[in-house]
Amino acid sequence: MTVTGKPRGTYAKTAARRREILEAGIEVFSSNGFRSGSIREIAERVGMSQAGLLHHFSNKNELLAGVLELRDDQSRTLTNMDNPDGLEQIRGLVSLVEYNASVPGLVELHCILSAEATSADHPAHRYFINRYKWVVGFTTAAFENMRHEGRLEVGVDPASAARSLVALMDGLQVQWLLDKDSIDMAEETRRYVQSLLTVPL
Amino acid sequence: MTVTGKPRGTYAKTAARRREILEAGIEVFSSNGFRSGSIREIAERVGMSQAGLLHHFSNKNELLAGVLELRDDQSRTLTNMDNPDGLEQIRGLVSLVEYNASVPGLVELHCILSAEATSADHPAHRYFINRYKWVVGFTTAAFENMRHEGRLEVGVDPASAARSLVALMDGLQVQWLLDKDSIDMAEETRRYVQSLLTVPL
DNA sequence: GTCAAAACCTAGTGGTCACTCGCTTTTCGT
DNA sequence: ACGAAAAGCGAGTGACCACTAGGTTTTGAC
Repeated sequence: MTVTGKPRGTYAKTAARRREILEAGIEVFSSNGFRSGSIREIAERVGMSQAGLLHHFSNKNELLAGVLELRDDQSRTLTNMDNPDGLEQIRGLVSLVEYNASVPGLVELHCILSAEATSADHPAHRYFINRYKWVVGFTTAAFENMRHEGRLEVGVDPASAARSLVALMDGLQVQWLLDKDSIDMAEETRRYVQSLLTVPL
Repeated sequence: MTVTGKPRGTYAKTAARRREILEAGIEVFSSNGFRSGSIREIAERVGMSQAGLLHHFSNKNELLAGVLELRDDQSRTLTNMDNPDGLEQIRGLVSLVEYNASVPGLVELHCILSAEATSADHPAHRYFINRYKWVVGFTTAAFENMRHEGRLEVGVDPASAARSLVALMDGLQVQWLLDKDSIDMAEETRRYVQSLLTVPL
């Protein structure tokens, strides 16, 4: 009867603090991977103690989940996946590649985490399986749309083209990260996509 | 005068032991990467102590160098890069992809190490920069050979095609490692290469 | 068979890791 | 301005890390 125990929410600055932590997490996991990246280093970057950070994310896996979620939010706002036009969707992918070339940190994060997560016991293993399923599925649908409109070169299989396009985008990132002057990711992507189409990109 | 100090070489079984260690190293670095893979686990796999292992490789970086060298030897014997015929060289690359599908451990090793090594302070950073320079260069030369013989589709730039082919091969590996049934690496590779050629692969 | 070097081991060293405990400080609804 | 919860901290804990010191065992040329 007396109880109630009103739980009270987080404070005003808390959201910004969590955001700071996640962005530092992106930086640290980018250059060291998840397994070797340390909570302590992330905490230092936002100027707080390790224990203080763990008040916001109760363990390292939870922090990783937060980082992946933040990255997803960011790239989702960039591509216009809502557009039902296949060509526009593909153009969205290409402009995503263009954008990526301006945020090496995010590219590095994706590269190293996706490689680490191929191990079945990695905490992000299922995340990346689902993510690739989604991206390849989305791209396949875009190519299928284009085929119906005769905008796809004959003999091009939408699913295969989608898998290859995604693979190309990933592979270009490694070469680019190793030597940024050696390669123009967007240019190579455009070239490949154009070779599949009957209409100009 | 008395001296001489004959240094005496390694024992008969030493070479085999070193080889065992390197193969265990491939396994461990494959699933954990270099930074998180531990010498101790490698030593356990060959049934010896950590200190015993360090008698053969005096530190972790040296062990990594040995692992990379072994992998290079193995894949070098598989492709016939000596063949001066461009088409045969490209066929060699495709058959390398076919072979890779039978050794997921080596594929995982390449994936995770190349991603880790994009960091400038990684001990294999320079190794991977040079390796990509070499592979892309080799592939470019193969395409150039083919162009002189009219076996390259018009409008195909050898250097660009080489960068893209290597990228495609790398990117396919990630998708394949995450879900081996989702993708046929060799088939996708063949499709892409064929689209560049005027002759059948 | 001798004996020195190679091979290998136990037992450390100092460091870092993720995470916990109990405490102080800050926030903010009342 | 009170008080309870949120935010944050210092000091741990136990596990693991790469690597070393100094010893014992094994090998193999003589």
